[in-house]
Amino acid sequence: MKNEVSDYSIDDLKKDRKTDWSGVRNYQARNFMRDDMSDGDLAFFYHSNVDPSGIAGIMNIVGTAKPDETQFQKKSKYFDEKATKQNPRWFLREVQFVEKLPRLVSIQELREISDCKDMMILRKGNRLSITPVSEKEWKAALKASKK
DNA sequence: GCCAACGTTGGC
DNA sequence: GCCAACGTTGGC
Repeated sequence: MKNEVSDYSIDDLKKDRKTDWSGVRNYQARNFMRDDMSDGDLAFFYHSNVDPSGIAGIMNIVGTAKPDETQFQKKSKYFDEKATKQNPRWFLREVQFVEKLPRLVSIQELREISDCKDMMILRKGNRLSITPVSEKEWKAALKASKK
């Protein structure tokens, strides 16, 4: 799960312990988040738009997918006039802080790990903020953070 | 700050 | 329903 550091970082989550992962406004990313996650799943917190960008920490998915309330808030930059309470368009997950990695695993490093080379986040032109990670990829990336 | 990639919008 | 124009993302 990717976020701009200047907006919200792993350190913010460490402080807050829990947060709603709101503001996802891409259908594919929404589907991954709404349909392919389960209560208790682990997720990487990826820092984007920073030097270096990469995996900064681990979090825990809490509960089920819920409507993202910002879609109903006229003043929010995430407001969506076509979304209704009866038929919400955008969803979020609550996430809980698990740990900050001992060391950030940068995108350059990820590209060099053979077990991670197929990660969706590494694909050229990828802009999805939520992407799946396989068990193999998870283990290899985590191992790299402990080197 | 540049720009490739790609999602979205809207005229037709 | 096509597709040009436009906007956004995010690595570099």
